[in-house]
Amino acid sequence: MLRRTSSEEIRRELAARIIAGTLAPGTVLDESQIAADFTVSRTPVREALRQLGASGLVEQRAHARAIVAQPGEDKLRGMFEVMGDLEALCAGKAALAMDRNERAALDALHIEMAAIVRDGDAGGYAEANDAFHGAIYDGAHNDYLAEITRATRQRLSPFRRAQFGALGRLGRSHAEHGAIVDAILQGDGEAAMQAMRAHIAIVETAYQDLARS
Amino acid sequence: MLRRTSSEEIRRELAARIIAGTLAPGTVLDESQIAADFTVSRTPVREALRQLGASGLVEQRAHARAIVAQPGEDKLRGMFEVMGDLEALCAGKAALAMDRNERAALDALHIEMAAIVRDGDAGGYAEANDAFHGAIYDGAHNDYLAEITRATRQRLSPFRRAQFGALGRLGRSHAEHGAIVDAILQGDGEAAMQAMRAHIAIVETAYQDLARS
DNA sequence: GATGATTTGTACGTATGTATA
DNA sequence: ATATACATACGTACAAATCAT
Repeated sequence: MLRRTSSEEIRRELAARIIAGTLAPGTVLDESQIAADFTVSRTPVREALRQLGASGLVEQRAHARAIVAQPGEDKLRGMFEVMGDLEALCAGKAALAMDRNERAALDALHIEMAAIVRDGDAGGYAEANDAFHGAIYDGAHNDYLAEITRATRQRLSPFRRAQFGALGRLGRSHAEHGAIVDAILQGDGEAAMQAMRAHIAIVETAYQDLARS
Repeated sequence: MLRRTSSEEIRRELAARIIAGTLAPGTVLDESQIAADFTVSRTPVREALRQLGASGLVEQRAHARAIVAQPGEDKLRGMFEVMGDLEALCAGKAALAMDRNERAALDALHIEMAAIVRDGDAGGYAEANDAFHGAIYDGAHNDYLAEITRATRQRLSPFRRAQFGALGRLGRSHAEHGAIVDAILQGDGEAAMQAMRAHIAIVETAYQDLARS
């Protein structure tokens, strides 16, 4: 959007920290402090915070300090539910819209991930998993759908940490991916939606376990 | 979000004008001019524009003037497609989640709209139509879904003008609403999704007619 | 609940990059 | 294509509201 400006760099960096969990939900975001950290005035910091507020990563009230967004239980539950619906939509459309190269790339990535599972590399799997889902978002050939799906994923990411920590979850995730890939390669949109929905349900369960701990 | 501040008032007002079509897509938004119009300095204007940029109503490039968002044909087509999917999702969930009062209110509104159709009051129908769809968004009992559906509707509204202008479209819209209401009242989520999808397809057709003129 | 300290909100000036002749 | 005019990006100062004691 805005490149090569302080406010854009600050926005990107703060967003990255929120998504990565370095800035936990509820953390106070002090304009002056952030300005000092980045060695700039408060002006670009304020503009970055406004953008983050509009995109939902930050909560702002008039005259009060901003905090990293911390949606309540109900809102979070709703967001996870919608995340599943959006992913299923992407998968369904991707099954119909992907071209030969995209299908081949998705299949190849899925096969590569089998090796990662064998090594039990949870970090590597998490990264490849992002690429896998991203390939499906893009494969739907609908920029707006990909945009809101990624935005939802970003807003949820602070609450999905350690989803691949538990042993055995890697293997189950990869098996679910297999069903999704099969449906997409066969061009069966309905099956792809169903397989993706089942896959995402596992992730949500993982969150609920986390929330109760 | 931010109440009782200049930047918030300016944001609301600019958003309203963009949604209403007073500020057409592609219109240049000059900070100094807007500041003069609202009798404030450029600072709150800049912050309002940042928020509008993040929410997609305005396009911004570094060091260049902002313009009212004007998505290309492809993006617009994708947005209309997703709008249908989101509305269908809302309808499907509403069929399962609405309580007695909500179902009764939706039914009552639909009956009121029959009278508006008889009078041929296109403006009144447009207004009631917003309420009708809004009731379904809320009826899904998922705040996040309602939020992104309304945001999508807002971003599309500059491109949906005059959809009820053509005679006969009012009657057809109302008949489609009837199928949606029936499915929701019966608690049939699948039927509600299908009925909503068919209804929205009409709107998209109306847009495509418009785009070619 | 009141009050002082802190933080946000707005105005304005200058520098830098963009757009137009 | 170059230069001039112009709009945006950022810094600083002060007013107004919050928060912490």
